[in-house]
Amino acid sequence: MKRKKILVTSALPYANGSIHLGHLVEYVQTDIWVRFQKMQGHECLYVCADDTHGTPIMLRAEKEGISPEILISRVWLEHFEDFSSFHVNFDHYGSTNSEETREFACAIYLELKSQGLIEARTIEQYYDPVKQMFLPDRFIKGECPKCGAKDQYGDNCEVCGAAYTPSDLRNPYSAVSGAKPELRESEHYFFRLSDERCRTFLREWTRSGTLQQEASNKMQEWLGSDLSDWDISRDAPYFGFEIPDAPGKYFYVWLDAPIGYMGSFMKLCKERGIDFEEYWKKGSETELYHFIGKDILYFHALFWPAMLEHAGFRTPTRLFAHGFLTVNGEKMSKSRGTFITARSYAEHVKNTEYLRYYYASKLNGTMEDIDLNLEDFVLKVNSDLIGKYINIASRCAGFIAKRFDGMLSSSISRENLNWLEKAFSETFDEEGRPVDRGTYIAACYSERNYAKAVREIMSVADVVNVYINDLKPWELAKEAGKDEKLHEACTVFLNAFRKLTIFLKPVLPELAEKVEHFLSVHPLRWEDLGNLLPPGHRINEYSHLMTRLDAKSIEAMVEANRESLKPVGHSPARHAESQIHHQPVLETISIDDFSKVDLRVARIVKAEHVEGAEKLLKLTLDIGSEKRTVFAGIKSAYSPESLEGRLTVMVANLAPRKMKFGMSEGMVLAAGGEAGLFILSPDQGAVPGMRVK
RNA sequence: GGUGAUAUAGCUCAGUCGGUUAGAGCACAGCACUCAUAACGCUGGGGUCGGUGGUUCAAGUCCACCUAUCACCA
Repeated sequence: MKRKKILVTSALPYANGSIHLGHLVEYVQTDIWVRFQKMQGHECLYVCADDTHGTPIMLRAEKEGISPEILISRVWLEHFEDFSSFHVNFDHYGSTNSEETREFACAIYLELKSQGLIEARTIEQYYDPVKQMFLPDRFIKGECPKCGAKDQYGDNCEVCGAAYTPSDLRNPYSAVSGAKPELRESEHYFFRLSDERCRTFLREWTRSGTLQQEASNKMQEWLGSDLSDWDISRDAPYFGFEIPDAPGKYFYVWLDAPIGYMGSFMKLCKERGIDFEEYWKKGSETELYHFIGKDILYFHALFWPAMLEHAGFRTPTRLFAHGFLTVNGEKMSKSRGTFITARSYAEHVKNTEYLRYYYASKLNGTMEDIDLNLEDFVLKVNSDLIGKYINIASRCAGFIAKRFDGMLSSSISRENLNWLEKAFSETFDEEGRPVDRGTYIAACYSERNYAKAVREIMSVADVVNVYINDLKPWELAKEAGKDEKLHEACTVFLNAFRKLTIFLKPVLPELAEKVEHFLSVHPLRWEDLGNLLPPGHRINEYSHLMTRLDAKSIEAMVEANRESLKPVGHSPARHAESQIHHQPVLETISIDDFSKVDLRVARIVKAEHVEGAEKLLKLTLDIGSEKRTVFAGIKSAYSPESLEGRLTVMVANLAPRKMKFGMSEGMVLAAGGEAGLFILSPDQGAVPGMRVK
């Protein structure tokens, strides 16, 4: 086989926030793929880096009273350790805040500029006069221009779903200082994506097999309408790279993030004497793959290839987009304890390969979300890995040690060789044609359909266990004169175990190492499927390779991650121009102001879906003296059944409001944030109609 | 609101070009075994394939609409 040269990346995690199980889907997916390619004998290099720039980093460092550089170096170490603990094995893990990335960012910018693809334009943007800085959209809050809901972000309303720009907000305030922002003019630099050269190139590129089918469909949507130019500059103060010949202007974090792939790779090249050009020059014959989440497809399938193309570099061979992680079928939630950090998993569960295996058993190479069902996780890991796979070694290791002094038999009968051949080589492809099992599994890995590979591997483990039952080594052990048969049987099973280990090695690298030690063999490669353990080979004493996963450790982990009190910590967002900060307390009001609000305990007597409404539930509330109909934007957090009968608190004297679906006669109180949405409940004893004061 | 996806057994998922009685693993029940850190084997129950219409000799599969879930809308 031709030895390929492959460069692989995972998206850069943002240096504001910890690595959590959602991030790990991507890194585990990539790492498995890279390990598989390496086992195949290809030269496969895996680079990644922390994404370190932008307003959120700057503000967080300030809040902690340290420099951004100190903050990002601390987070870098934390991230790196987290990845290591999950056996994510980068060839180089860098930082976008590096000289190499700066040089590439500047060089690419200057080349685009010389091509006439950069344009300066004056725009109006909100400015925080107290903090003396321009505010990203997500740092401006105010009242929704459509429905009047308070404390909505600058881009869309979480209550009515309307989309708008920050200048549409009523009574806007800065989420940083609470000050009223002013509109100010500033000159920004734009990457002219609307240029005919970019459009022509992207139409072609996105259809040339570089994207998954679903991703390609998605791109057609974006490419169908006109592409607008991309704002790539931000004003000081900003933590990032200053734009050449534009003092006080910085590259937007999303410009230098993908360039960080190049910067990180350059570091690796310097370390190992690799030829950078060979991988990145236009027309390169090496392969370049980016693993990304579907949320950042936009950046990687439009801006990034257009930048590379017009700056004179090669474009990616393929983009591999994956879906998000849900836990127990729902979005990860801090209040439910399912927002689980990598560190917390490692502390509670210890064995990180369980999760690698579980993810592998779910990942199929599409953009569909995958679900981590915690109950299923425990059952699957225990039955597949311990019950089926490890059990094979455990079932015969004792005989080899006790009866044969750790030596394998010196020969294997034709019948048993045939069995091995059949079990490991014969399977059928989608069209029902016979194919080689190793080749089939390799193809599954290569297509990133690990779920299919795992199913196939486990079906072989089933076949092996049945054969052990057929040969009955425990009976052979009791019968006189059957020593040789017993010896041979166990040798066959251990050979089967070794082959299964080769299949699983990309997913379970640490376990594979333990097996290599147990069997006393060199690191297993894919081509070792073609041979057997040497006759008469001596193996090491068996010590249990993997213990069962105790559901209690999962419970403890969930409990430790549950935040009953609400402080909003780090947002999951990878790029935190979308991060949230604590809202400042609003201006002081008098007791009289407050007493104008008539809050009542209410019983939800009926809750129903509203046809055509995405976020609303129609509630019928009993407040003792009367019944009220209220439309509440809580559909995302509550099912109607879960609400009926329970008590809550409502604003009883709110002016009725006509909505698309009918009149809303009040409002139920709910707390909301990144962690979810929570309606209030009175303590026991309260009855409908009581006034809340 | 627009767009892209998803919906199959209690759970997690396969299901090829439309083609016999819809599959697997786990869970559950029964049997059996005792080599294996209770693991393995055999047998079994369990499904209106989200809903409604349509195309077709034939629909889990194709089409339309609806519902629910997820995401994106720079």
